[in-house]
Amino acid sequence: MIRVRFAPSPTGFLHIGSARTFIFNWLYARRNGGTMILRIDDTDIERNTEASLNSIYDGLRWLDLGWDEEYRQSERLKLHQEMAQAIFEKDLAYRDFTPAQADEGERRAGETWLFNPGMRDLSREESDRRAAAGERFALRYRVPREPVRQICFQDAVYGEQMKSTADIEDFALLRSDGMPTYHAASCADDADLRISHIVRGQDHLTNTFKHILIFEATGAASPQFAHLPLLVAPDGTKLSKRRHGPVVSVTTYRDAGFLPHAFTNFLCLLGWSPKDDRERMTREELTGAFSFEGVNRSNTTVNFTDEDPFDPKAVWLNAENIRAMPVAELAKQLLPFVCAAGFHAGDEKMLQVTPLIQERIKLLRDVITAADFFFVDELPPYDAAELIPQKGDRAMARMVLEKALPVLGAAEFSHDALEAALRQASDELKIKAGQMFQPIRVAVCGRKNAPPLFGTLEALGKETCLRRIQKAIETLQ
RNA sequence: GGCGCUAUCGUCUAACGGUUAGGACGGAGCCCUCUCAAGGCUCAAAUACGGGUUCGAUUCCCGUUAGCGCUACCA
Repeated sequence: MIRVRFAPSPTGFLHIGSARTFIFNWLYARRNGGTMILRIDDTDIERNTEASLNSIYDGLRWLDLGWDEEYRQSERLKLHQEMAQAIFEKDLAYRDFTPAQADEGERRAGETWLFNPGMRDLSREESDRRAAAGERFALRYRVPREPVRQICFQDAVYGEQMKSTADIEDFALLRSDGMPTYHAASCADDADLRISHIVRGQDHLTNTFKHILIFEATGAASPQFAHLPLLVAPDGTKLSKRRHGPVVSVTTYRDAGFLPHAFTNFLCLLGWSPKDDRERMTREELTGAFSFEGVNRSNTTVNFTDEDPFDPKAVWLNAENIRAMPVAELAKQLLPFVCAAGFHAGDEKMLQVTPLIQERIKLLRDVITAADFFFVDELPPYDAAELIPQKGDRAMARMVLEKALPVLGAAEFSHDALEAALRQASDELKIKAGQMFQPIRVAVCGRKNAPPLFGTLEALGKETCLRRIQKAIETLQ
């Protein structure tokens, strides 16, 4: 029975590295008919915030993958404390009365710290007496010292792992306020929730030895482990909001108009490969292809810059997905971005405009810059020189626009009829078709680079086109 | 400092002893073309360094270097 969990701590927005961990867990569960569990690791009351909890839910819901069970660690404190107590009763943990502050001062950087002197071998009687007297203590795991042991496990990604207990310090299980540490809470829950596979970031690889010691002390069988390579910034450092800004937050991608699936697809390609040349994959393909064999062991760079905050490959995948969408679906997705920009548009208008920009936008929000002229009454000011066609002059621009007025006035406003009419007009003027089209394009769009002309005219409608051309003629005076 | 992990084009990666070291993104060029895109074709671009093992190393071993992680009563 496969059971995996994603266990974020709500101390910040949902990080893209966390999102990838979630996705890999999800893929593994779905691939093998397992159960996906969301566990909020909120034992650090000091740093938990409601805002980050919401950010996590927002991000996960946007990803649209879902989960089967959900738990909150803060509601399970008793379980964690009981586990710690049980380990203490077995004498595999001890009370450390060393004041927390003193810790830092006593530990010299550059020296290996294993435990505080004197505390490990305090007699149970004295320990009980001091505890009863109200002295504060942390509960520490009594890591085997003599003889030293090798702690081993098989990582599904990193292979055989081994570490000597001589290199593992007596880590805390309970803080002096009685609250469980991450290690205690995490292991107690993993055991209680019968997690079969722990899939998490490689930053936990060396913690795993401690966790194995905990499982051992409780008598629970260790789950299988799979550690994932870390996501790093182009400067090689771990992604962090402080250093790298909003690019590390999932909601940034959502707000920019990434499609959830394109983003998921991109994240999957970071540190994992299906081992063939497939890159753009559906959710079903990803699920079918996923395995820990395909996971890489080295850190993965997310390729962004100050100028371009998004990895070009993510943008490309998004554009590919946008192009593959049914027009009606894309139109629906685009509408909120148009409205948010303050434009007025309805479903019908969107359905007309969408095919014209579908292969010209990479992110949903690009609709604002690619199709703005469809949604305004008055075009923003533009340079009249733009109206002048290639190898032409002002006079040619005027001639074209003045010819366009009656031609378009008489034309049926459909793609083919407009093309026929305008091509014939260019013949009559003895100029190239391109020289005919450009002044009109700039007159109705306000810029040189725009969607194909005939469809654009059609979507704009006769009245708007004639009005804008008239206006352009005036600016040419 | 100690312990651990990692090292193929700029980036993501494939090649689990024998390949002209493959693909993708991005870049450059050409074609198509009413502009912009999209699409098609082409090009440039990598095995960190030094030793082994082997008939033969990107691949296995050792060392060096570099990067990252852990080394909290954070998670």
